[in-house]
Amino acid sequence: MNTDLILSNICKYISLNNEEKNHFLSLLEEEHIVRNKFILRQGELCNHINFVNEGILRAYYLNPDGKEATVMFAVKDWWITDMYCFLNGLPAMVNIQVVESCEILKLSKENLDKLYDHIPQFNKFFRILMQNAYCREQLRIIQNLSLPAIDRYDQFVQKYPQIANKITLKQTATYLGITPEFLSSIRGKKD
Amino acid sequence: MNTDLILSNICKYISLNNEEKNHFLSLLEEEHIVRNKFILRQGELCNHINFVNEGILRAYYLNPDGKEATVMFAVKDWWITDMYCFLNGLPAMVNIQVVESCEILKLSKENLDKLYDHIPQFNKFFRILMQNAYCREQLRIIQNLSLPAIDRYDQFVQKYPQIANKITLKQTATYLGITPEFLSSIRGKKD
DNA sequence: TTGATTTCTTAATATACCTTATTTTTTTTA
DNA sequence: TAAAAAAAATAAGGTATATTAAGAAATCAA
Repeated sequence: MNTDLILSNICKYISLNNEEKNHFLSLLEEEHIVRNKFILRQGELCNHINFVNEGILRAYYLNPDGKEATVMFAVKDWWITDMYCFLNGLPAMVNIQVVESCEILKLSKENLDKLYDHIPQFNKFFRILMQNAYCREQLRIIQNLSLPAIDRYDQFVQKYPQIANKITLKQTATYLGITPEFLSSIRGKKD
Repeated sequence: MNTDLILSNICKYISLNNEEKNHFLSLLEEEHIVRNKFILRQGELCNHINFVNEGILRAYYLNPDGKEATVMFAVKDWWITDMYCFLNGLPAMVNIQVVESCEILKLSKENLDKLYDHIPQFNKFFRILMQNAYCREQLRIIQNLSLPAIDRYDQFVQKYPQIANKITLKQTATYLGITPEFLSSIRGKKD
């Protein structure tokens, strides 16, 4: 199991001794999933939070009339899950799909709760993780409310070039909240 | 200082002994502010996180052409700040305005950091606070991306009736990301 | 390599939402 | 209580974005 990345991700914010590192690593499961498979589907119980060692994933909500809304992407060194349903043991509201074949490290809710008991420092780690996630989402809301589509597109490409280059037009459009046709026309006008 | 509400807010998630409670309370400053005043303005350093004992506040971003985007409201028993700027010691991106005269308890960044050192349990408390905030924002994004204005309005009224009843048309509209005129016409059609 | 499928582009028409302006209603102030 | 100010309603015309549909380009399967 490739553990360097996740350990350095965690040790950015907290310090662990070797025993703690090993205990933490013992709670993880590695999984490899190929493109277009799903690691979570709407309605299934969401039991894991996932760290991305390699590849790209996308979380999206599919509404009753078949329209998609992309909630987030995750690349190497990011965490992804349906947070609300993970925390509350509820059926997932979103699908998480593999955009580019990936290796993930999965941590179950059960093991996470054990981890908090065993190494309380992880409360600090996840506090910071949640702070960052919250601030990102808040900024996205401000932009969704105050910028037209073309500016949101520019911001997205500028902020996440490594994602923007690897996803389809349609995936980009559903992240921005516009149709693929309209995004195509925006791109066309930019030459 | 009225401390019942904030203590019960915290003790929903962690248990404190009397000494810890007193230490925590000693770090707070009480403030009363009347309607239409600001507790934070764009560009000022954002040094405090604020707990609402009474009243209503609104955080909004004012963009360069004078358009407002309401980021959040806070009522009794909620916390409010410009989280990103508070955490990073940066000039605020948003204004926080008093919608209904309020009593708040302010905790400075400096004191919060002391608190984490002194009572590490507060990492758990703020972890949970940030989790809830993140999940709320994520749900809001899904709704902004997938619902037309009229449905977002219905959801808002249904989810936050205590807020929706007390704020102006314009404040509601800038939360939903539409113009007051358009919200007015939505309301008109609902009779 | 070829056909089959998916993705992207283009364009015409349609609609949700915006802008501006005016009037009416409500709230604030004196 | 009246006057002034602010907020809300209404309406006409405009724009950003959606919808539908068709063809072009890219990707995939065999």
